[in-house]
Amino acid sequence: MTSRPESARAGRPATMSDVAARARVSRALVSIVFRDQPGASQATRERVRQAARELGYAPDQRARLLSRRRSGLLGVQFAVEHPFHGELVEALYTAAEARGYELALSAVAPSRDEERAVASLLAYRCEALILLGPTAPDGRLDALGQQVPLVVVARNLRTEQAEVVRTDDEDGARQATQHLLALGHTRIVQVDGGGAPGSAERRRGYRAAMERAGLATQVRVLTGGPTERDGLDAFVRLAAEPADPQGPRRPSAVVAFNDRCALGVLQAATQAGLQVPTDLSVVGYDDSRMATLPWVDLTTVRQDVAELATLAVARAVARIEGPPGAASLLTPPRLVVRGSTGPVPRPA
Amino acid sequence: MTSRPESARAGRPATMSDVAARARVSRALVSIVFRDQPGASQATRERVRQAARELGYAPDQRARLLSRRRSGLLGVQFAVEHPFHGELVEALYTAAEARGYELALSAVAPSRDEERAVASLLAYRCEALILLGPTAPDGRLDALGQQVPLVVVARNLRTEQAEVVRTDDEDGARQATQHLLALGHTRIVQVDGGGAPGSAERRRGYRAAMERAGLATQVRVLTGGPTERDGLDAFVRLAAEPADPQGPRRPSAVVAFNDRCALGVLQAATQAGLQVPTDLSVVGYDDSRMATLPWVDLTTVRQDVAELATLAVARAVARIEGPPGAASLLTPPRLVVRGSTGPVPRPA
DNA sequence: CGTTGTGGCTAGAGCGCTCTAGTCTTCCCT
DNA sequence: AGGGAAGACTAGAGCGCTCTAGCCACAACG
Repeated sequence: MTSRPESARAGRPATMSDVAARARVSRALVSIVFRDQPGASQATRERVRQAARELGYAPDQRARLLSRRRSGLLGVQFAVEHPFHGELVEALYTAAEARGYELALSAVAPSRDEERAVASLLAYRCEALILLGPTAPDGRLDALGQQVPLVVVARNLRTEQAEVVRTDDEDGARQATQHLLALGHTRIVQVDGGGAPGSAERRRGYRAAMERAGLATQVRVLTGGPTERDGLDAFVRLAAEPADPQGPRRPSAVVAFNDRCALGVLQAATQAGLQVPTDLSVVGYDDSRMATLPWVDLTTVRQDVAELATLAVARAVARIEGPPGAASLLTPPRLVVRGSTGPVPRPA
Repeated sequence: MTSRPESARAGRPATMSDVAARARVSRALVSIVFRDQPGASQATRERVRQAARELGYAPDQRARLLSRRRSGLLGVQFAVEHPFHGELVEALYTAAEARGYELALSAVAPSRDEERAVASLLAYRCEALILLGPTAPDGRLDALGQQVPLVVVARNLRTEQAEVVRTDDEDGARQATQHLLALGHTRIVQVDGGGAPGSAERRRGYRAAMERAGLATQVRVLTGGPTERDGLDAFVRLAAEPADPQGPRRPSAVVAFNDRCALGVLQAATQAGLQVPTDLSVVGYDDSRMATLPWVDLTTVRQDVAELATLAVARAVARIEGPPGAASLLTPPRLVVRGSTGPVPRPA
């Protein structure tokens, strides 16, 4: 960055004309130099850059975007409250840069809904939109996809109008369940994500693993959600059920929708006097920072953030440059085994 | 948002001219209507809006910014990994909107340093920069402040070149310490933030409270940091000290730099077999989401995010509109008492 | 010697808006 | 009837860039 403009020239920042005048060349030449285009001698380039430095000049992005045939912008919608989105944003920056695009960020927050976020991105004439875990209805996304090249990340969507990039959640849930099965568990319940993106897939994965193990009758899905509260409530409800001597015994393992949900389950279990993993094994999803904390030490399923970001940008670019050939790309998840899972407890 | 452009007019989005033509008015009129300026009859407004709707028109922000005398943009630099920044960003959106400004977001991440984030903001010709907890050296911020109206949030900085908006951390730490004193604790140690912004202030607050209570000799600050690891390590080190029969007994309470640090302390204490708050009281700082989790239930100090955001925007606007009259604004923090603090344990 | 490149450079027309300085009505007040 | 004044609307000049066309000087080629 320029460190200090020598001439604050009437308060306004220096323009290309200022640089051109000082370097005694045309404005076009300055443009050529700053875009690293052929058409200027080495000596002139140096002269222009020097003049720019002296004036503290940096090209005006607004003008640049306006006059360029293409804006070179990728609009990213993310939820400010979601650490996972934060990781994605970072990875998107590097992925976009590698392909010569810039990112325009627009946050979603309780007080700022997706419509507003998208409208603002569209107003900047982004060439494509990358939405992280959007909650808008399918129809809305479909319509949006007709308007602008669209990539939906971490959410399933069946449409020709958008690219979908997500982790293979079904596989992830399957891996989590199989891990528990391998430890000898049979009474495994799932606390699902309610209406959160990915819920249906993770339910399917859990169910598939159970059925494959011949435990179809043991399948049990509790309604949960993406927050600690959801996990806690679900487990409290479970624990409150009257113990039926003839009925099935209490579950020995829980597959939670995500790490936050798993934390809620852990809390409820602890309050109910259960030891983890001695009395109960718990698996989360996301491998968030909290999962790695020593006293949480949660077995979980890791999504490949860098891969998701790279794919998202690649698909966005493909949609921008080529005809809309919608694809749905799945990234493989990876089980991370930690201390919250252990062998099935012996019946007392 | 417009739901579906009736005419995708050669692939390119509709412009003001398209709308003007369709509504049979001049471009200027369309501009007036979209800026909600006086100078158009009610009937015409409706006609223009209708035409725009039919064309799926939305003003091009790039052109808007360029031609407007002022960009109306507030550039915000935030760290993608920091939940606290997320909260601030949300609050900034509403605060900025209330004063007629828009936000331009630029993220800082391990792979994207502050220089890049700032450069990108500057390229958009933001009228002011709001930096959330910047880690750049004072000199750099000072220089930046000479270049553009600058507001530094949640970081202390002694300069005329920038506005500083932060929580009164000294007071916060004082409140935390006084709370423990009121509960009867005397052996209170602080695990500080190492070099993190706010460390010095919080140390002062702790020290002041102790001295005021006549416990100057009991003051003890352990080097910590802003992460769980830091808190954990600090407490482990403390616990590892040989018990000196003549020396002071073990502390009965800890004032941690922030919630993450406090969590580390909690972890270490639990592993050492201590019950919280029976054997040890712990206070955090930030009132983060984790502090509110039932099984953490951390007594902590809450920063007024909305107030910080409002002040930050107000100061930014003041700097933009008026002469640089640098101010350093302190927001009062508030102690939130939860379950991690209790009366001083009776000597066994 | 004319022709054809070619490297280095410039003129000038946009990009899609905003905004100042009008013009043209119509209405109101003496 | 004349003289504003207000309201509705338009022309056109920017804003700071990019980019196409084209100019000029010089070299290489036949």
